[in-house]
Amino acid sequence: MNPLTMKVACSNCNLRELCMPVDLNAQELQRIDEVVAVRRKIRRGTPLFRNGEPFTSLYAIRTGFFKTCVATEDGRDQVTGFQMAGEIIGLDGIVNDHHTCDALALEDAEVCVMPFDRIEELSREITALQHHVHKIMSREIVREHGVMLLLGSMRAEERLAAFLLNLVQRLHARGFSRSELVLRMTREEIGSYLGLKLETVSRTFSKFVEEGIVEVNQRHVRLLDIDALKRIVNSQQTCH
Amino acid sequence: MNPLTMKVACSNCNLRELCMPVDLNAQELQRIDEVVAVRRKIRRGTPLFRNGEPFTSLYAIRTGFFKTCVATEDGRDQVTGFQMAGEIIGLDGIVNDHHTCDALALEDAEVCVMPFDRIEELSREITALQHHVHKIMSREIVREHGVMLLLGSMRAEERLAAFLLNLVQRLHARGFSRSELVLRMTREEIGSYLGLKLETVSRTFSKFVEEGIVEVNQRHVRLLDIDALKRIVNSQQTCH
DNA sequence: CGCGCGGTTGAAATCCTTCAAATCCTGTGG
DNA sequence: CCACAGGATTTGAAGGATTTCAACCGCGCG
Repeated sequence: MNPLTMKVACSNCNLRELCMPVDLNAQELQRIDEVVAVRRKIRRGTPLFRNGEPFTSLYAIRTGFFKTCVATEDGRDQVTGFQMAGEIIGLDGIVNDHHTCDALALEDAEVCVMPFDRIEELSREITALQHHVHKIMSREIVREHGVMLLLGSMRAEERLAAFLLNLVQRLHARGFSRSELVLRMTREEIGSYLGLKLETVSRTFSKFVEEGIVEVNQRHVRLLDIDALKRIVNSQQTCH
Repeated sequence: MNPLTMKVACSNCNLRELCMPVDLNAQELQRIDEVVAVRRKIRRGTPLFRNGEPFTSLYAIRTGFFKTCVATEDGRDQVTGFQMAGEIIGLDGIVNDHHTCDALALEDAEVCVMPFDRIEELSREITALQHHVHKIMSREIVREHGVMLLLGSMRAEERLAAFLLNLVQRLHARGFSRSELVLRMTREEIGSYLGLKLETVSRTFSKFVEEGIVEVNQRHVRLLDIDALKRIVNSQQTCH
């Protein structure tokens, strides 16, 4: 089959098990293909959607890397997550029919556009899809609980260690190394996500390097001692 | 009608518009009553559910006040939210069929138990219910974005001010005063939610009192200058 | 080749936490 | 009904972690 003419469809997408339910029969699988309206390419640095825009669709990331961020009136903003291939963005828009955050591509990306009314329609018929949608939303809620725990109770080193472990774990699930990664975001964006200033992120990286836990060359990071990172995350530095 | 024998049903629940869709016809409304299996009373200080327990149901709070919290292996924990009448708890359990946080009653409470498989079943038939479930989950995601913003980028005073405003706004939507509230949680629980130590919470309250912004008597709080609180929240204390 | 953004590092300042002690409240048992 | 115990809250003083301000480095791009 000529890959250039290969049908754009979930049924032959290698990321399917990441963004679609797994237990589908052939007929259901075929119907699922109807969910994806089109694919859309997003250039690095440009938005997939912005705060305030009407909500129409969820987006499954095919390639590339995104950040989502919320902002206050007074100009502060907070990165709420980094998303990679197989993950779903746009859930924030459902409640008010408008997006409440920005989604920006950190590298050239491609997403599958899934109109939400079509998702709702199909998931009334395909139980597995319905349940899948629920799980995806619940997963996002649980993920955010984790971030709240991190932001609310961890010190800088713990936050960065948790961040690196989370990132490499997700990359590994996608076939990449379990100990090497290329950061697609700046120190400032990492800092925003972790509730730290960019200088603190940089210093904490340096500290890890000194201790021989990681190797850092710009955006390229190698985790030399994953157990040490894990120990840092659940250290609970109490001295008594 | 004798209130003691009044049927336990959404159709005659005064909180209906808070936890159920509004645009239902009579027949649908009647079917919705099937969603609530039973009501359950929870004594102050006892759990509605705990981390690790199998997930079966969502819970709509009828009366009372809850906190939800997540914990790490090393014993740290983080309050992820405070919930009051009309709000839904349990969404965290959907993704893995097990709860991933604790829900504790902060005062004697009563909840409507809504088995999730029944919710899924009915929402395949009643579009409004389906959409409502999606909105509730999306709303929770958006709420958590707000908490992340608070935890990641606000100083102590801003956090407490935002907390008080949020609480009083939700209480007001339930018919309570727009400027007076009784805290159902300890300073420590507030601190956990806001990523602060209890002493910091206490000190910040004292500061607000000194400045004449609020009046505090133990758990009883009166907001004297709501605009000042709002100004504190979006102050973005930069000096240049 | 130089500009500029992203990153690193140092020193001082700030905010929050920690530790400690006193006080206030609440619920319980006599 | 009162006394008491224990938890909750407040407040002070000292310490620590992160931020702020500032300077410098270095890689990539025009």
